[in-house]
Amino acid sequence: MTETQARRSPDTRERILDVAEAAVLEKGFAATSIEEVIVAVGITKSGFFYHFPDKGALAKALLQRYIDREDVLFADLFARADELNEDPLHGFLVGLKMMSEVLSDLPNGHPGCLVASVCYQEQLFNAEVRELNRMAVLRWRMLFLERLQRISERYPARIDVDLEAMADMFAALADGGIILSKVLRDKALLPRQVMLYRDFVRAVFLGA
Amino acid sequence: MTETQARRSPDTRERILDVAEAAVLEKGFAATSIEEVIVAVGITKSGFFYHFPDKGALAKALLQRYIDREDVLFADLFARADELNEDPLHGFLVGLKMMSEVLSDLPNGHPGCLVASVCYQEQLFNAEVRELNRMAVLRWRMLFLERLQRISERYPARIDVDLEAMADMFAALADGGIILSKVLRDKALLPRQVMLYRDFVRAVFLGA
DNA sequence: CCGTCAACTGTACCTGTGGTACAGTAAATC
DNA sequence: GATTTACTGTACCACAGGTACAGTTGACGG
Repeated sequence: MTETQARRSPDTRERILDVAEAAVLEKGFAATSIEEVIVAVGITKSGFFYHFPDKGALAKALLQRYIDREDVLFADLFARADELNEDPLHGFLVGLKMMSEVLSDLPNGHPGCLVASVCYQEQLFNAEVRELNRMAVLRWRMLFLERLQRISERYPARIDVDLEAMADMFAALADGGIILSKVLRDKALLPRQVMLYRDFVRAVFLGA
Repeated sequence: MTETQARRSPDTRERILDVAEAAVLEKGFAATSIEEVIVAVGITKSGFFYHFPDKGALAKALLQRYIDREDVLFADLFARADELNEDPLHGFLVGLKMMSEVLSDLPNGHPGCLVASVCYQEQLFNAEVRELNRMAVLRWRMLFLERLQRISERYPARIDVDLEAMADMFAALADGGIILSKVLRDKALLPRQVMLYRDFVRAVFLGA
């Protein structure tokens, strides 16, 4: 009835994903060998291939888990912000502030974005993974677009901007900010970009 | 006296870079094999390793050439914009417009950013390549920061923003925009983000 | 208590890719 | 004519990503 699947060790599959995720975010997917993963997890190659048919399936599972977690994070964060604030604009602004704090409080800097990572690896032209990625980005667009539209109903935009582009802007800035943070090794860069986005949102709906 | 180095075929090294760049931007560095490159160029493996000690050196050369070209593109574009306009703000705004047009006019969409590509591949922790990347990003920061500072002297900012963050914002938006464009397969997304950045700049220095 | 099944281990083997080593060669240059 | 540059050709190696498949062990259901 209950899914008690733990035989030798609890959730080997999940532990593979944990180890692999850390390695991929640190040095990229291609540079992460199955060998090092199985050594760290303490299983054999056969054990790995029992859980994943090939390395591509690992990438897919990694991405899926990452996207699911991000979706929950986004939803939770804005839900909390909304609780604290009735007004859609101020709720959004509080949410962005919280987002900035979450991103700056991560221990060793932000982990990096698996969506971007997979995008820039060879997995881009794997149709399944590409579609997973696409859907995630479209969900983020909708999440932000809905909020921006609700805001614009109450606060007519003072600057004529494309709200869809503005919704995408957050994801673009986050992914780009992660890249710049990595390249410059400056943890503060990413949260600062989020705060700049917040400044822009405020300027659009409240003016200077 | 003159550098006539063309023996069999003109600039084999350059042709290797051309083929490799196209392949890397299409499917990533790891997925681009030396084999396919040499077949396309029409040389042997020995020929390849005559020009590059290893695949890492190819990555470095690729990145170097890409950065040099981008630097020239940026400089040319803003120089032209400045010629057309005395005012620093309007020169910058015209330059951004031109940038947006350049990015949307690329035949098969934008090529993708090699800086980001290399950042997300295993080459990130190769010290030499990492430093090359870092210096390029810092140059872009300075280029934009100088302009923003010159603008702010004549147009006091109406919104209290961090000019350095705003300088970085362009690079972040470009890299992030490329990722989103790739994932959503929407060519128009990147130029639209550049135009949004332009809207932001105008809002900061001119108000709504 | 016995059989089945999930979750592995162990061994062997194959392929492709990156890379090394080095000898030879054609054409330009001195 | 000698040297240098820009390669070709052959041979070989290591390692990562698999494939194939037989065997093992612990939990669960009957």
